[in-house]
Amino acid sequence: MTHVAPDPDRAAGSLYRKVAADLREAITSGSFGDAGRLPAEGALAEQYGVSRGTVRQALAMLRADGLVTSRRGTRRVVLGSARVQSFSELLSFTHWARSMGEEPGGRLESLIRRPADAAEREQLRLEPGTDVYVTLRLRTLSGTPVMVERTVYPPRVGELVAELPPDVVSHTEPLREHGILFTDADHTIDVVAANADDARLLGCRRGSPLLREKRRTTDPTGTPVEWSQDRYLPGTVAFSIHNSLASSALSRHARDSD
Amino acid sequence: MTHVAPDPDRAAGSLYRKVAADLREAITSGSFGDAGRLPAEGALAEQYGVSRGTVRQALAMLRADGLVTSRRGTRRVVLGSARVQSFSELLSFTHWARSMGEEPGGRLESLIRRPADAAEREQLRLEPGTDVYVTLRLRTLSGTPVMVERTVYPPRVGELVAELPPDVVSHTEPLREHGILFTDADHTIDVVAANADDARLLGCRRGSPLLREKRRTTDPTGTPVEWSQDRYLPGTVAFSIHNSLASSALSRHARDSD
DNA sequence: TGAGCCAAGTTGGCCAGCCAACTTGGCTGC
DNA sequence: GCAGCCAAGTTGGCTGGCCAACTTGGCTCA
Repeated sequence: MTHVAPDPDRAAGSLYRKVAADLREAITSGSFGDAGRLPAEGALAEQYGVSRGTVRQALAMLRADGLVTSRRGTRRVVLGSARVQSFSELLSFTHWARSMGEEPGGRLESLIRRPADAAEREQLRLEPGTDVYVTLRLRTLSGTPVMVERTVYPPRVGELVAELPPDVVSHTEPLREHGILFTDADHTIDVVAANADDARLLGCRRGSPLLREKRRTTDPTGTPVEWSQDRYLPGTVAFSIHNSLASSALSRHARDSD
Repeated sequence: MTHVAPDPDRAAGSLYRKVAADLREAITSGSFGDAGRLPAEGALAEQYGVSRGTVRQALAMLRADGLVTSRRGTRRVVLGSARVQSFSELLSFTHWARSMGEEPGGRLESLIRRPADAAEREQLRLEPGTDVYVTLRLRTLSGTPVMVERTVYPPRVGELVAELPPDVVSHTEPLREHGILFTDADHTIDVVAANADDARLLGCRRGSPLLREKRRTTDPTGTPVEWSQDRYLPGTVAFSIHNSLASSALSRHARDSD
């Protein structure tokens, strides 16, 4: 399955996204040279037939993605070519795998319903006594295991997940059909030792290091919809971030608890 | 040393940064409740005596930091309290440590000058035959080793680094005095096994897992000023990121090379 | 030749206004 | 009581304009 991804920017209706998508493509294809300069904002505005404000909105996206610099007094400079963008590739293992041309797989190991503990109530903002749904899934790329995923869902979401067939590849896609939207996420990345389950599922030794990503996802209203902990075999994945003085989105912090 | 950090937002002269800083403080102090709603943009504009556009610019910062949601038709909702922001805390081990109230330390293990290899020329965009300066430093928090830092500098920067006393704590601060600015960085995070040097310096066993951050930093003109590889002892640090459909800044990618 | 000034070009920032898309709560009518 | 409509409120998006801060390259003048 080739899965040609439609450009999410161009799909959206707003002008500045179209301009941004077009510029991103031009940059990636090398139209401005490697460390070349972009046309002036005014020139781009005239070229696209939009106002300078709209061009600036588009350029702000590219700056946040690390594609161009920007400083007062001189034209913007191309920093580098496009890396994988698209928010969904970060949230969904399935989307990510497909965007690389790999075949994602998933096997549900267990799904239980039980009362939420204190940490889970805190993360998912639930009242005491509320139940949560807990899943354990093994994720594969082209058949080889790469990741163990432990996810805690609030009832509203968990009920839908429990209805899904155990061999369904993507969870986020059917959930979106039911009106569960994933729009914001907080990620924490560190190293952890494999426990007995991890070792059995991933085929590594107990205690061997895994790259861990903890993730709390919320919907547009700010309601938590998922609290997940993914453990990757080393060498299968890395996380990459761009940040700049103009707009940062990453922070390094001390590890204080689990 | 207590090192009371001045608020970088408020220090900057622009109105929207002041508004953002004020709102950030109000959110963190709980003025709007936990999952409370913010005042409307128009109300904030009137309150601060600025235009709605300026308020929107401020709110865009908070949205990018994951402090508030935003969707059309309804007021913004508070997502969570402020985590450590400030771009410099990410770039500079020293700033980061001080912001946590820890005492950062550093010991230069080696500094050599030699011709750049192919990978280094590529990363630092240097001509063949150019020399680079390579440093190996052990970083400590309150005396205990936490990280080994290997940095490759282009000549312009390396010459300045070579002049610094070997026990200087911060590199970025004196470099800034000489007009070397760090404004953009690409980070890649994964797991790696400790080599002999790592083990000796950090006091761990050879082959034991370390959290690795590779970082390429550029100045405002887009010129690379640093290519660094930091290796942290597990349990001393974690990386956290927020992203959203509105503005993402992180991408997960397959590991293909070193 | 070289240092310094200067003007043109460019981005950062701010304002005022307008309309569209969407959410929410209340009201109407069955 | 309940479903559906509707209007008010709110954010998203876009325009046009203005000035300030800064960079750059060329020109002037010693």
